[in-house]
Amino acid sequence: MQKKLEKTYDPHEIEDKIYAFWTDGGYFHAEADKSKKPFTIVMPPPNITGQLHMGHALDCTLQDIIIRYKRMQGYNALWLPGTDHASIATEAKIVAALKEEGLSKDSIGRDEFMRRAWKWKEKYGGKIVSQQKKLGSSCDWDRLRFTMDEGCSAAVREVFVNLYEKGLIYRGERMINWCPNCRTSISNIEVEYEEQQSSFWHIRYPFKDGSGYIELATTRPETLLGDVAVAVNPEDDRYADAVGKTLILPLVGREIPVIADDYVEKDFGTGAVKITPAHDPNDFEVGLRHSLPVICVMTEDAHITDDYPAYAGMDRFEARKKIVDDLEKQGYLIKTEPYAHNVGTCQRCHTTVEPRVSMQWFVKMKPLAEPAIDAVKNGQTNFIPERFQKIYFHWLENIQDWCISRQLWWGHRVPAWYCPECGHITVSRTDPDCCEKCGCGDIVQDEDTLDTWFSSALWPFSTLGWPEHTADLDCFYPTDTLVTGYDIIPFWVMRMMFSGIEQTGQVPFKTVLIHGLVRDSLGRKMSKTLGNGVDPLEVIDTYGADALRYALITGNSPGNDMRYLPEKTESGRNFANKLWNAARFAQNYLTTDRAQLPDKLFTEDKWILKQLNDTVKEVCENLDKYELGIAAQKIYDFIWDKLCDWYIELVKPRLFETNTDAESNRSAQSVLLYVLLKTLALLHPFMPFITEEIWQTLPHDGKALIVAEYPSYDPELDFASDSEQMEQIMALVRAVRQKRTSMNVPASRKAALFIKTEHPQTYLDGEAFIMRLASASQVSATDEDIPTEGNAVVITPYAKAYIPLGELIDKDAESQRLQKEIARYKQEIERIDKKLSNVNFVAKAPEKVVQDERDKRDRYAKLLQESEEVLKQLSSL
RNA sequence: GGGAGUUUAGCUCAGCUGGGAGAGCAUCUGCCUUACAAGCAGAGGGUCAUAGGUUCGAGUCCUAUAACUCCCACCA
Repeated sequence: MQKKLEKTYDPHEIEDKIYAFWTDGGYFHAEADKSKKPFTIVMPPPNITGQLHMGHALDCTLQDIIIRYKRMQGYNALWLPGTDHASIATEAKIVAALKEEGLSKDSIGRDEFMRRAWKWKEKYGGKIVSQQKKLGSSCDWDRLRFTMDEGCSAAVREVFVNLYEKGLIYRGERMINWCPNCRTSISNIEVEYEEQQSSFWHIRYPFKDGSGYIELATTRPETLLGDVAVAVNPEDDRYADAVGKTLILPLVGREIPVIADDYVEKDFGTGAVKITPAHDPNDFEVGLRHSLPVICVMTEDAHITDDYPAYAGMDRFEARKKIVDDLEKQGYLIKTEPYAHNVGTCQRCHTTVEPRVSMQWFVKMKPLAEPAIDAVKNGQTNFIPERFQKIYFHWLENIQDWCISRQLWWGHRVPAWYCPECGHITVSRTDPDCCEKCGCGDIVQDEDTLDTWFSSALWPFSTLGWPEHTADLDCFYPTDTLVTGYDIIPFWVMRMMFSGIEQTGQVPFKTVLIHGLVRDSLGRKMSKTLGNGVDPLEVIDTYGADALRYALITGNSPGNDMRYLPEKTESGRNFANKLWNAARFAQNYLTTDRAQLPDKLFTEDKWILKQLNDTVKEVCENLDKYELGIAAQKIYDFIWDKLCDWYIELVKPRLFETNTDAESNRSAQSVLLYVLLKTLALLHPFMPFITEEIWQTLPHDGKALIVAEYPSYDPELDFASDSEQMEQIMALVRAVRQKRTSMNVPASRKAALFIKTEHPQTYLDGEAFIMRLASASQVSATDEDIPTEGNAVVITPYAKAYIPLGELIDKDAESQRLQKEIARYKQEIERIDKKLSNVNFVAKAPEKVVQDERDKRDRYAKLLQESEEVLKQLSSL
């Protein structure tokens, strides 16, 4: 299937074609097979409402690199994809869509709502999947899962009942965070705090007996309607007499006591706090301690209830204004101070949350958290970078019970049924017909659904067939690596950990690879409101998926946020093109289909093979340590600097000469092909499309690069001394080029080159290279002195070369340059001498370090001596 | 209030377990050299935030300080 490559790399057609080639070949699919070592990644399921953004692109790229690497290493590699029903986010979208039609949840009813939600899921749920494919994600699409599919739902049901039976799930009336817009409870971690400018209102609460008043301050005057006490610190002398007395609540007229409680800080505000158990979590606790009533003054959507006619039906902020107004009119308002404080908002819609007492389901967290902490402490699961385990520990060690019920319809319905006769709650794995206690048949199921994260928490095993004992579960669980952003450690990683340990007895994954956020070029978070988001699909369209992948994983370190700069992708695109052209060049001269190394290797062959081999070794080490960016950078350097800038230039003479020396020509072809194929394999996990495409056009064994063997270090290819020779020639070439450039001599103007060296043969062997690469018209090398009159002199640590450019030399400029160099050499030698004369250094530093310094000194000394000589000659002219 | 991260070239950032700083982009010079101008060959540019300490040796380890960022808690 060989064919010619186009002049510039055009990712468009190729990427789609290659992706189809992979899926047609079934290369992404993994079967449970215990004869092969498994390697498993479960994909963090994106929301079905979601669009692919840069964060996903990064996340997917990291996972794809790892899974492709493992697959090529011969593992039974499974990357399991899926999507999340995202209850609250999806429900909000559907509610919004209904609203456009003039409908509401209540008007269409639960069944119709669910029908529409599923339709929505069918319509949009596949979108993100197709976007991920554009990136090149090699997941096993045959196994695509959904958090609300049958299997995942069965797992949710099993876990709920299991935890209920163990007493780890309970139902209770508690203070929870309520979003008046989403009209549901949300868990503590779904509350985001924002600093807001507000006021601190000082209000007087008069004593009933007319003996004055207590001044207190509040940021939420509207909750005054629900006040049931005023609290002071028991140690506070100012209020010692007041405790036990009765106050009249302004505007309402309710009689409320003054109580003493440690919760109140003497030094803050006025030292007196109004207590509203129904609308503040701290006040709720105080209320419990003092057996105070709980008076709720707001409806589910945060409007004042009908119990307060003056404010009934008013939104909480409207009521706030009116109440402050009324307090002022009636003389209760003492003063208003500007005040900045943090306000809790709903993660989803950023509406200010309202603390609210209500009946909810909770998971008791303490017993679950402890084994999850231990599993990381004893190394069963590791975080990369390690510092993120601190975040993990912090959350688990300070964990509160998890409110899991949501007053939503889209999600897993709470599997609890209530008996109207005896009040018993039947919690069951299968839908019950009657109350398990009294047999009453009129039981009704709980209306609520579960927090989305309850099902996500089971993802690593629910997707593999749990609670059934499937072959998949047996083979692929526990999974190996979880890749995700640090922002969802508490939402997801932590919950998967304790759920996995509790339900399967094993940690769900061995390694957690944490990455940072992708920010815009100014370092801001990408967001819809700012409109600064960069669409990965547009980037792919412009530069290609490989270029984007390259840009996302290089130039940043694990766990750190990164800025997305288009130039980075551009440089990735250029790199792809560079590789493309290297392959195109090779293809022009390849007549062989032999990728085995020939028996006779030339110096430059050995040099590139050693370079390749060293790169392979380092890249594998980096990949094993999840240092993907470093690995990619090393491959880039190898391809660009070593392969393209040097090796291809070095073998050109051999490739061009087909008649004079057929053997040399053939071996050059074989080595070039060998190196190219290895290089493509090495780069494949990072830039899968272009590497597969090129590989397919070159002679190769096997069907596809995606399943070819990943290169590994080969001690046979460690040609140290030949490499050294090559490096010496290269050093000379560089020095000559530098000299010529400094004298403004164009490459087209060839000149003879006389080399004086202790090893003339090295340079005579390299004659062809030197002629081509250093613009030499002829090359001679000797170990005898050469007359230098009128020549430009080039010095390397291994040789001295003369270029007869006569009058072209600018004597003054040359002399200046030499003096500058001499100064530098002197400085270096001085530095090294200082070091070497230090007895402690020679005695304590490792031998190799000392020897390196000595060698370095010798080299500089030689350079210095030569340069000084040249300078002398120059000035004697 | 607690914790974490960052501070390295003009810009964006690498730099693994300490052995004298790198890349991409940008800048300057010269090149259409039969793969690539998305390219080639060169060049310039850094008291590695500051102050101490450990060490023969510190961008790298320790302490303190400053600035910026983030997370958590939150006194009504």
